[in-house]
Amino acid sequence: MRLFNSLSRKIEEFHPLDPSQTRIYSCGPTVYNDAHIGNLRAYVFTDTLRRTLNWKGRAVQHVINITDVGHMTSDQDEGEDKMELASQKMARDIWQIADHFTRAFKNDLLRLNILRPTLWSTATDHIHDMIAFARVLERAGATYELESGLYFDTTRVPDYGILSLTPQEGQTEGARVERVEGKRNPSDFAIWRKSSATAQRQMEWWSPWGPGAPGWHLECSVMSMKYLGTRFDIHTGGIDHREIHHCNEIAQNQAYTQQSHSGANWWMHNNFLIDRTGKMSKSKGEFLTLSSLVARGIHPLAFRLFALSTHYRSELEFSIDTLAGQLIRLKRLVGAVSALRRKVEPAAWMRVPAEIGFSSGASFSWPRSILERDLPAAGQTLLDHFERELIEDLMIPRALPLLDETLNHATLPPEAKLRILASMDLVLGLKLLTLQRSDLSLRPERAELSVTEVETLMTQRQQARRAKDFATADQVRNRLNAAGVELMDGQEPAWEWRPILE
RNA sequence: GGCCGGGUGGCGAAGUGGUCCAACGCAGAGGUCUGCAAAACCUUCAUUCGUGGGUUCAAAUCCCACCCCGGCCUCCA
Repeated sequence: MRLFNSLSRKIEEFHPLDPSQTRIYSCGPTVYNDAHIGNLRAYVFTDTLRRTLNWKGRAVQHVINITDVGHMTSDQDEGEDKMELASQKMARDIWQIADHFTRAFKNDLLRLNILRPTLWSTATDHIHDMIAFARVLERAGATYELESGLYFDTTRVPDYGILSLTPQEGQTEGARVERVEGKRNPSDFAIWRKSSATAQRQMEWWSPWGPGAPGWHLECSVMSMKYLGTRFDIHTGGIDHREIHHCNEIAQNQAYTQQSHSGANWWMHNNFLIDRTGKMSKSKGEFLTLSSLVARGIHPLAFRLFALSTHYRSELEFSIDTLAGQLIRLKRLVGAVSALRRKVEPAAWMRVPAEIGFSSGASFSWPRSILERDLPAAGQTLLDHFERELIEDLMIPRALPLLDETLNHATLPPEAKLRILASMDLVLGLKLLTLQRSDLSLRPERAELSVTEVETLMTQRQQARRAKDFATADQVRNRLNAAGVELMDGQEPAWEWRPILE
């Protein structure tokens, strides 16, 4: 299997350090707000990576962190932090804020059918680990203390910034954030931020440098090492982390281990989901969440399919129409699978798609062996092709058409098609075999009719049709159409909600 | 300002020298089915790859210039 490595900016043959288990660390969210759909793209990517490794027979140890320590808010209000700000806005304790948005985040992942990591690791559970780590950095002479905190001296490690390809001379200190007085080098960053004498933070801890909070980059070095060791296989994150956050993490790792190795063999970054006005940004205020899509009647898995339709290293242009198109596509896929199911007797293998959700990182060898047992040669060919796309840096956009190829195959028996699709879906996570078309029709929050009202009108229309009173039947249909309901006479389901796209 | 990445049909998006003179999905068009409509299914849909030059037997794919877009420059997936 070949994966793009941001360290070399090349696709390289992947070999895990430990053949029995691949160790992955994924940078998680800061939980001061709902995740926007751009954030969520990162976890669809991570999940696809993990599922692909599992599909290829590798077990994974996957850690995702939760950043529940607030960091600075924005260019404007230096000194405030996002967690504190959210706390004030919502008039709630900062710990409640963290808890609330952590739950919301995990719920989003659940709705997107993102497999849970082997371990969730939360920053505030590791403050003392961070202090211990920082002291090692201090003893190694990699830090210096200022009025505002303990800083990392980036000249103390070899090749600082290799990940970014950005020459230090090109950096303009303070281009976006106010400069810190006394820093030795523009690229130096905070290891520990001291609380100001005047304002106590809700979240602060006593440390060798006084009360304060850890620098943002520290937690990832500390938690990845704690659970995955000083060397592990893959570290993932959004592309915005490539230039700063991950460079700083690497610097910390190097200073801590006294080695030039970055810590992870592979650094992988997903590109942004963008809209016409630029990247989706939490700090700019308005942004789309998964819940806001659901409120419009768009199923979360339509977003998953949307995210899968583009290679993870390409920018993905957001449009609600394209998203709605993916919902249609998903409905057609699910409908086609249901049609096949009606031709096939229930069988033991059908339990597999639902049971995969229990996985916390195990290889998919067992489920695949059940699904792919004694497939006809044509079926094996399709899966071979599927695999060729996966192992070339996760070419999911090229793998997706194989779903249609399988469904439309001229000679494969229905049961074989279903098992092939089930195996592919172990990677794609679209719930193709467990979902009904009706599951994908969500009532928009703003819909003017209730389900009961729709059902009543549907009955009226059917009675009118049976009585050949087509004027009444059409009248009811128009009424339903106007209320955002699509009719599909003689189908199962007989009607669906139309998503709201304006 | 510095650095990185990108501009492919109405939209999203594969493809980075010939076996693809451009996959796939959505939309559109025609058809089957249907009281009508929808759903479903079938067929169809870029002589062209931001613009202008160049290299080559051969370029969307390489080179140069220009235009436009996105990212990073210590909050961000």
